[in-house]
Amino acid sequence: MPSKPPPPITIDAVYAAPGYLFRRMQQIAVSIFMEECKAFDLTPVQYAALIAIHTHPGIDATRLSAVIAFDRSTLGSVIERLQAKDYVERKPAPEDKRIKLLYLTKSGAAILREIIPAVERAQARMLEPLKPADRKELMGLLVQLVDLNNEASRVPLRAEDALEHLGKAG
Amino acid sequence: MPSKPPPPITIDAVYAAPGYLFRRMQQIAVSIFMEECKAFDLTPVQYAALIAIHTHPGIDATRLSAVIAFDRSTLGSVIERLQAKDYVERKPAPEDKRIKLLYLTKSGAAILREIIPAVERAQARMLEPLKPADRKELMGLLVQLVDLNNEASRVPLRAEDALEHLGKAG
DNA sequence: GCCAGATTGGCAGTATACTGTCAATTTAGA
DNA sequence: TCTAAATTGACAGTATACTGCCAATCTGGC
Repeated sequence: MPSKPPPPITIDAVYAAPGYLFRRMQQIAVSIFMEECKAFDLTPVQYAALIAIHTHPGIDATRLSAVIAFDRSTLGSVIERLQAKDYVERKPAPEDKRIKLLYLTKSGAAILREIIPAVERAQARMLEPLKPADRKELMGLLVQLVDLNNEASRVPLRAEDALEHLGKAG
Repeated sequence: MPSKPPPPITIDAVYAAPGYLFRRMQQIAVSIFMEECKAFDLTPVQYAALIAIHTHPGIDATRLSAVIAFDRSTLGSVIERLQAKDYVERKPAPEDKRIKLLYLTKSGAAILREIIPAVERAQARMLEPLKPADRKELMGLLVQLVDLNNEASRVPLRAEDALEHLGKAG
C-alpha cells in the first residue's frame, strides 16, 4: 500500500484552512462593524465591554474579562480608553482594596442605546451574502464550535463569573 | 399592528452575534496554532507569509499583501521579523528601484517543511469537536461567506495579483 | 494571629491590524 | 518631453491580543 503523499506546500492549502478563514472573517467582521459604527468612535471590543458592564454593573476587570472572554491585560487598556471617553467609571471597592468596580456613566448608557441599531445593521451585513437558511446553519455550527472549544482558548468564557461580585447582596 | 420592540441591551445578545463568534473563534484558532507550533516560533501570519513567498518566489510586499489579504503596513513588520530570523531575503529589483523582491532562504524553506505537520494538526484540532459532516458543512459555508464578503474587507484577497510580478518573463 | 498561596490590577515587551502620511520612483497622458 | 498621477515601501500613531512579571492585598490553614 502506498503511503499518503505529503501535503503540497502551496498558498491554496492556506486558503482552505480553517484558521485562515477564521482570521479573514474576523477582519471582515471588524471592517463592517467599524463602517456601520463610524459615527460613534467605538470598537467592537469597547462595545462588548460596555454591554457587559451595563448587564453587570459593579463588575471588576478580572470578572469582566471572563464574561466577554477577553484577555485581562488587554482589557485594562480598553477600560482606560472607555474611561477617557467618559463612558465608564471605576470606583474602589470598600471591602477589597485591590478591586475597582466598573459602572457606566450617563454618557456610556446613552451611547449604548444610540449605537445598537448600527451594531444590528453590522451583524446583519456580515451574514447578508448567505441565504437565510445558510445563515442559521452557519451560526448554529459556529456557536457549537466556539462552545466546545471554550477550554482551548487562552481566556475561556465564564459567563457565570459575573454573578460572584454580587457576593452576599446577590 | 404593534411595532417591534427594541432589542434588549444584554450581554447575551453579544454571545449570539456573528462578529463576537468570529472574534472568539479566531482567538481559539490562534491559541491552538501557537500550541501545536510552539517548537517553531512562527505565528500564523508569519507561516502564511512564508507559504506565499514559497509559492511565489520573487514577489514584492505589496503583491504579497494582496495574495494573503493582509494589511500592507502590517506585512512590513512581519517581513522584517522573518528576515531577522533568516527565513526570508529581500533583494532590490533591477528594473524598478522602489521594489524589493522576496525569497525564502534555505532555513526558511527548511522550517516550512518541518512545521507543516504541526500546522495540519492545529487545523484539524480547530474543527475536531464537530462531527465530520458538520466540519464540511461549516467550512463550505465559511469559504462562501469569506469569498462573497471579499470586497467588504479592507484588504480584499487578490490571488491573481501574484502573477503580475512575473512580467514578461511569466 | 500568622504566614503561604491566591487574587487583583498594573506594567513591559512582542505581534498583529489598521489609519494616515511621506519620499522616491515609475508610468501615463497632454 | 514634461509633468501629474500612481505605485512602493517606510514610518507614526492607535487598538487589540498575549506572555510574563510585580506589588499590594486578601484568604485559608495552622
